[in-house]
Amino acid sequence: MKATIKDVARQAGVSPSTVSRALQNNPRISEEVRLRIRQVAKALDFHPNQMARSLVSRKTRIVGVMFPGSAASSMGHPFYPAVLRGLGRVAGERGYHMLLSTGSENLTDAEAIRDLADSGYISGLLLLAAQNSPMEELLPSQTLPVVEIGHPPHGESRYYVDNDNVKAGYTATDYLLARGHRRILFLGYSSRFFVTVDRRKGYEQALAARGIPLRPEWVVPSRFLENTTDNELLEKIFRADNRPTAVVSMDDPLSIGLIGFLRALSLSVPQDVSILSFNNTQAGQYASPALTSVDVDPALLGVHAMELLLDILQGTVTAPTHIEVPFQLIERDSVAPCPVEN
Amino acid sequence: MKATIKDVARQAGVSPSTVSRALQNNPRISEEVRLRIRQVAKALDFHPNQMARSLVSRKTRIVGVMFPGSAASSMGHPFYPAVLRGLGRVAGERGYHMLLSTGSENLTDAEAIRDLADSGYISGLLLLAAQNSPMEELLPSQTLPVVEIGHPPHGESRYYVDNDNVKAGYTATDYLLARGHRRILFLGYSSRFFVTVDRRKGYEQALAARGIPLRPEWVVPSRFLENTTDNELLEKIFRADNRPTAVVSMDDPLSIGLIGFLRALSLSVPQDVSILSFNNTQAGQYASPALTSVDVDPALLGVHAMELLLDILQGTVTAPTHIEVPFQLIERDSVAPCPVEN
DNA sequence: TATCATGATACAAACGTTTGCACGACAGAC
DNA sequence: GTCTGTCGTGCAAACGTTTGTATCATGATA
Repeated sequence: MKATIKDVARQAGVSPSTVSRALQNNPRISEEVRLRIRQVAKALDFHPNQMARSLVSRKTRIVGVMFPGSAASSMGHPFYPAVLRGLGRVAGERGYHMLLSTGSENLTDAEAIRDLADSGYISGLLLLAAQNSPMEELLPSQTLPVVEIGHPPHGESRYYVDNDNVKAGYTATDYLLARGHRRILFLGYSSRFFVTVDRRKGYEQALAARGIPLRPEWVVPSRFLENTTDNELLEKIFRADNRPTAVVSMDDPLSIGLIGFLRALSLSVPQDVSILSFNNTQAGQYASPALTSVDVDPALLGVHAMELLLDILQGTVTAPTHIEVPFQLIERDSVAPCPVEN
Repeated sequence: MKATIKDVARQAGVSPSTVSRALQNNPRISEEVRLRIRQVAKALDFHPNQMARSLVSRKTRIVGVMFPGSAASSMGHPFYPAVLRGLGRVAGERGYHMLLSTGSENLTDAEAIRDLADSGYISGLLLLAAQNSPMEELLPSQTLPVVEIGHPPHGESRYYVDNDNVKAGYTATDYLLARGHRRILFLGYSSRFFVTVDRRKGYEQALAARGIPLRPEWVVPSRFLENTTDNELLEKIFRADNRPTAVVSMDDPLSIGLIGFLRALSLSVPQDVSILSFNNTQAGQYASPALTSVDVDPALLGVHAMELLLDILQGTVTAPTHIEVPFQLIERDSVAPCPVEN
């Protein structure tokens, strides 16, 4: 039988309310009594019953974590576990737990969120807003604090943490431009993923800054490798005379696939084509050539998101907040100076 | 303000206890009243307060999910998200939630488990027993139902689900033997991971069954690609005259690395060396050559594990149970008949 | 008609906390 | 020596359920 607060109270010779206050470090309790109570509590291996506690305080020490778009697919990418690790670290440190919702086949994201909120178990919600799903509408934000990772479409009045992906796209593109490349392809665009939308914006800005006209046909969608149509498209582009000399690729796995694809066309990386990748995964690190890749530090994203949410829950933060997490361009071997005259 | 059971009771003209029983489909409530109550509950968007419910019933609708060995690293592999997906699907269907513990840097696995158990939030625990950590000792199994995924060292009196990895190792090895290979290397062994221990056992049995002597130096550990020592070892093995003509590799990423490694030695797959891989990941599917790989169906592992745990919680299952999940050998392009006479 | 089972519902206690308020002791000010 | 303020502690109500037991019709039985 587990020890209750009454057991501790009896042992320590005080009332339950005093025990409760002592364990919460309420200043109304004298130092001496507090110490004695803590000692007894430890001796009895007392852990306050969270259910009872939550019942009256109307708060829990659990936050929901929602990975939209049937986490099934999403979780396959190392980005998500990394975010999760950041979240978990902070949660652990601050005595919180994470209730994970993996969007399932027979449930829409919105339903999953509602389910999570209605469960009554969570005090706040972390939302991976990778996709512009229609869930925006039915966020129970009125009643439940929500922090989003990745910026939402109408982020002005919200809590979220994100990289500056426009800047990242700009930086990546400019890195190639600075090495003489003028014919740069953008690989992995999807209007459903805000990160790619933003990075594309940066890509276009960087080109414009040097007066290089945009070729819309060189913004290639992401179903590459799973969709032969795209591959035919790509093949045509890279067989052409004035083919791209460099690629900004939205993801390491995509880049690795691209290397193999180019090799089949007798094009080698980086001699013929440079690749500037994103996400700096372990796979990219061990690829040959090792990928020059932008590290968006997903773990840090998680850390800041959880810290923000817990601050909100504890009342430290009240005004809508936006935290920007820095990225870093990691130089390896997949980018070389442009081999042709411009 | 959320509706409580009293609101429903008043609206329906009955007592709270009747509402409680009606919603639990207690047969003591007449059909007519039950229907009326359900209607009112729906109209008021009533959701029973889980805290209050748990406080008296001493049960929650949450199970803990623990990925040992600092999930940080582990979660990077697609195996774990896949398990998670299986777990999540069943949990969702049966109205349960998952509390995720990502072992953190400053916490041992054992501490993380204890933390999870002491939180009072969970009614059962799913444990990914991938490693033979010393946590075995302090499993709070007395008080908390535990289902393990992957078999524990002393599994006789436990609940767990697993593949038959001995058989899998045997099948994989025998597949190569049947194609004429006699010099087969085992790549990715680690005594810390039971799966590899078991598969090695199967590997040895398969060799023995054909009277082929085991070469201990051809059982190569797994830190390959992260550890140059291993690479030197491998290089020596593959430069030798009677080098292996085939490899049983414990993981797709490992196999992909191996392909590149062999290419650097001017050995091509599968012409010079066949590779039979494990885990059937997407990356392996898109590798060139596409990997012949054993699919251990991690999602199914998760499904069975969660079903078992929930059955235990609901009293359906009481005796220690072991569920075996079938595996499947997926044939692709990384295995060819042995090119040399034996 | 009185008695009894039967079925449906209500009553009230209990689960283990938190927290507003009351209380008593003690010190300093008058 | 009373009054007032401060400090430390206890009392009791409340949180929203579940569940054992009591209650009350109703119709069947004697």
